[in-house]
Parts: sequence; C-alpha cells; structure tokens
Amino acid sequence: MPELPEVETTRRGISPHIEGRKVDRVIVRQPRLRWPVADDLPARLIGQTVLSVGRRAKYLLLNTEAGTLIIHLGMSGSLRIVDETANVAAHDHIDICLDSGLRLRYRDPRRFGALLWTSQEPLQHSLLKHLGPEPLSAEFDGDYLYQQAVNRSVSIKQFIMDGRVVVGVGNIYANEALFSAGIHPRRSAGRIGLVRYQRLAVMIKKILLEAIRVGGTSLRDFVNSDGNPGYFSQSLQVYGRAGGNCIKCQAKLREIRLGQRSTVYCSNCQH
DNA sequence: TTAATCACCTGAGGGC
DNA sequence: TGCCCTCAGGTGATTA
Repeated sequence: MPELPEVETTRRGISPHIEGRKVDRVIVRQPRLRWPVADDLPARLIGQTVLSVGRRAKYLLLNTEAGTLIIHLGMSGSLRIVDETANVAAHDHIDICLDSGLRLRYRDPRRFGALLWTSQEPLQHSLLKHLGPEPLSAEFDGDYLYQQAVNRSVSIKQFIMDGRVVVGVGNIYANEALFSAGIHPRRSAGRIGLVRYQRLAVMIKKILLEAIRVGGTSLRDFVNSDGNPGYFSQSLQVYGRAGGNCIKCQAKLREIRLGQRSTVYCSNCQH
C-alpha cells in the first residue's frame, strides 16, 4: 500500500531506466482504473521522450515536452521495469514500451490508481493544486502545523492525513508518528500546543526519511521497481501490533477506528 | 467551511 | 475443500 516513501522509492528505482528514453508503444490491457485511462493516452505518449521523473505528494510525474503523465499508485499499484520477454501477469494493466527495449509496467490489483495526461503545468492540475506542503520540505514544521490547526476540531490523526494540510502521510506513518510524538490519535487538532506540534513534525520527517532509506514498508502488496519488498515494516512500533505490548511501557496496544481507518496507540504513552 | 460518510476494487484470512 | 463474509486502504465526491 504505497505511501510517500513507497512512491519515492519507486521514483528513484524507475528514473534511471526511463529518463532520456523515447516511448515507442503503449499497451493498455485494462483501462478501468480509478478514472478510465483516456483513449488518446497512447497517441499522446508515443514519440515523446521522458525528460524527468518527478513526484508531488503520492503522484509520480513523467515529464515530456508535450505534457506530463500523472501516475497514482492507489492502494495496491506498483511500477516495475521489465524487458519485452517478461510474462504478463494478472493485473498488469499498462506497459509503456521504451526505445531501449525495456518497459515500464503498471500493475494494480485493486485498480484504485490512475494514469492521467495533462498538457498544462502539472502542479496546476486540479488534483495537485490544492495540496499542502511536502513533509520533507523546509516549509513543513511545527509552527506551520500549529497555525493550520487553529479552531480545527477534527482528530489529530485525520488532520495530518489530510492532503490539504500536509501530503504523503498515510495511515501507517500517521500511526507511527503519533506514537513517537506521544500524542493520542483522537485528540482534537486545535487542542495541541506548539511544542507538541514541533515534536510531531520532527517525528513525521524522521519516520518518512527512515522509511525511504530502507525502501518503504511492505505490507501485502507493495514491491519496489525491482520487484523487491521494502523493509520498514520491520521497524513499525504500533501499526499492525494491536493487542501486543507497547515497546516503551509494555502496556497493551489498543485499536480504534478513526475516519474509517485502523488506528493503533498506547493509552499510557499517548495523551 | 468543516466534518463525516460513501464509493471504488480485489485479495487475504477467518469462520463454518 | 469450498463458500461466504469482513477487512484493508487513498482519496474524490457527496451529504449534513
């Protein structure tokens, strides 16, 4: 389940293979994704050279002279570099064939992802222009979070998972960051002080950086562009450990649902 | 404007 | 073994 570290790991994995390469062919086996793949997408891509591979939030941006291919991996999507002899497995929905003979293969069992073309400045696309800052940018810190939280009654966990506040913090890392910062996930965002927000911002950055360093978190479906799993799951302190003991105080970890999401916390360490 | 809920989708896992 | 049900989760759309 790709969150920001998984998307960044994917970006770093595919970039060396596709930057500077021309698209020869596009094979669409299943156009029904979150939004249907446009009929004219292959025609727009063929003949274009991939100038760079960027990322904004959990969106990958394949930039060409004519426009940008925006890719979202949804819940279960992955991108892999394969050669033309590689077998096509179930849920391998799209191949972007390059002049090197390699292919960028999009696989997505649950089809929550998307491939969209835009000819405009990609950051002005309706999906991207209202997004909050990148969590690893200088713009994102405790002061920023504190200002954004004024008069907000929503729970802190839903608050930091809101892409208009900060992008890329999904359920796994929200659980982990709140545990590390000692903040109860149900606490109202507007009732947390500046000092605690400063600690939370530091923890979000630290956890995301560590997850990127080890190649993301592998739970069920995620593999990186080489087809290998990430290793951050071995570092998870609360997520997926409900009923187990807190690593700090040995109390039993509790599980609740917030915003329809599984939320695990220690009632002794988080207030 | 904010908060809550729904919808999309398939595979894994548990219960019978 | 096979069937059925629940759960997992990102995010835009809809509703209150």
